[in-house]
Amino acid sequence: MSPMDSAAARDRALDAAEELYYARGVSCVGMDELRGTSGLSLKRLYQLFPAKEQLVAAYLARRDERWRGRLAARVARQPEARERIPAVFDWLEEWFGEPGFRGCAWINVHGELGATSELVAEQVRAHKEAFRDYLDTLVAEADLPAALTGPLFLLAEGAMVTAGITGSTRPAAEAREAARTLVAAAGRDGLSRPAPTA
Amino acid sequence: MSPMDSAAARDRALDAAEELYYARGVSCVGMDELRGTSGLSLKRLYQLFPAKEQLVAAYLARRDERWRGRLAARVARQPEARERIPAVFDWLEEWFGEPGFRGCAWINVHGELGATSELVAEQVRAHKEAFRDYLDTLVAEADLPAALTGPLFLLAEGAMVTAGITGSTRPAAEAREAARTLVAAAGRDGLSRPAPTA
DNA sequence: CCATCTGGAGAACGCTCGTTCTCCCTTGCT
DNA sequence: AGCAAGGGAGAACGAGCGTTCTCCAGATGG
Repeated sequence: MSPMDSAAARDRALDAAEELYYARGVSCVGMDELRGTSGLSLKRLYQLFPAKEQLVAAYLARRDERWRGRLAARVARQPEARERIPAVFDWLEEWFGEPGFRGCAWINVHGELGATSELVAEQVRAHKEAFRDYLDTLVAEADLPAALTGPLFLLAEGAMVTAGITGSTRPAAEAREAARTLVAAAGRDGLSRPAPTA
Repeated sequence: MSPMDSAAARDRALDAAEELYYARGVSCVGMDELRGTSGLSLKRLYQLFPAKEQLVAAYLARRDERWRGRLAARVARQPEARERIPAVFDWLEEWFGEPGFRGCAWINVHGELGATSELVAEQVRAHKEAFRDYLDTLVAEADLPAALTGPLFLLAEGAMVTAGITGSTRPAAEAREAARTLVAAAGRDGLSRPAPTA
């Protein structure tokens, strides 16, 4: 049990937290169940995270890193800059179809704890801002007007929340088509056009 | 007192539920606090609603009626059929700016209880479906293709969730502009055009 | 080989919750 | 006037929460 194991214990704790909190909501999962799933003792859990709120925040932070990493990796497979924007919605569609998908973890946790825990609310705002910034770089790389970022972000958020409520992957396809239309309309204005298309 | 008071008591209970549940989340508000705010005794509360879950469902049902009523009233002030779609986002913007706005009650409660209470999850799905159906009638009245409903719905949902997280009214304006673009693009196709515009 | 310490298992604590029960006062009927 | 009925106030109850404490097995250093 060298200090190296402390990192492994942290991972186990966060694995259990992610599995249980995402599936059933934070307040439905007690520390006892977390102890059982992680295999860690309550004492160890509390020396890693001094309170449940911090464990929730750490779970959200690690999930944020992984979520944006998976998205970026999937989108980066698309060489054409302007095609990377629809690729965002392709990835959303794959995500919505995964077994156990229950909507956006940050939207859900904001509904649950946003009014109660400022620490959690801040994690949610940070995650959404990072996602929006990422979309913004895609828009810039495609030489499209920056005003496109907002609408694309709203389409993605709407798709996440709707897929979470209805359990369908269809919102991703609808959002992708709408995004294509908006991109085409923005490209049609003389505002910021890349090299001529045809 | 007389049976008439039973309806008044119900209203008081739902008023208190709406005020407290929306502002702070359902699980943060106990029945004791509800008793204090409503002025009703615990006994009366429990004979009106046999369990907290039913009170939550009733609160959501009454709010659904009022919310859609306010939206429809605001939109109906717009005589031009095609202008009624942006009017939806005008109303969202007004709503987002109201004091005490904390996002969409149904999205929030879905994050909080959607995984736990099937009764609540069903209320959320019914509300969102009713909103989508309403948008669909606006699209039909404007002689626009039915495929426009999905994207408009996603823009509205994205605006609600983003306004709830960031506390800004800006998402409504972004969504309205995007909606205008989508409406224009749909009208440009020969699919279903009303009388020529110019 | 013994003293010391670390961490595991889980009991215990204090609190809050949803729900029910007790007690008392009012009220309306005969 | 007297009496059943019902509602108000709030205590009580059992369960579950987050957090802490107790106790003990086993490793470690001299």
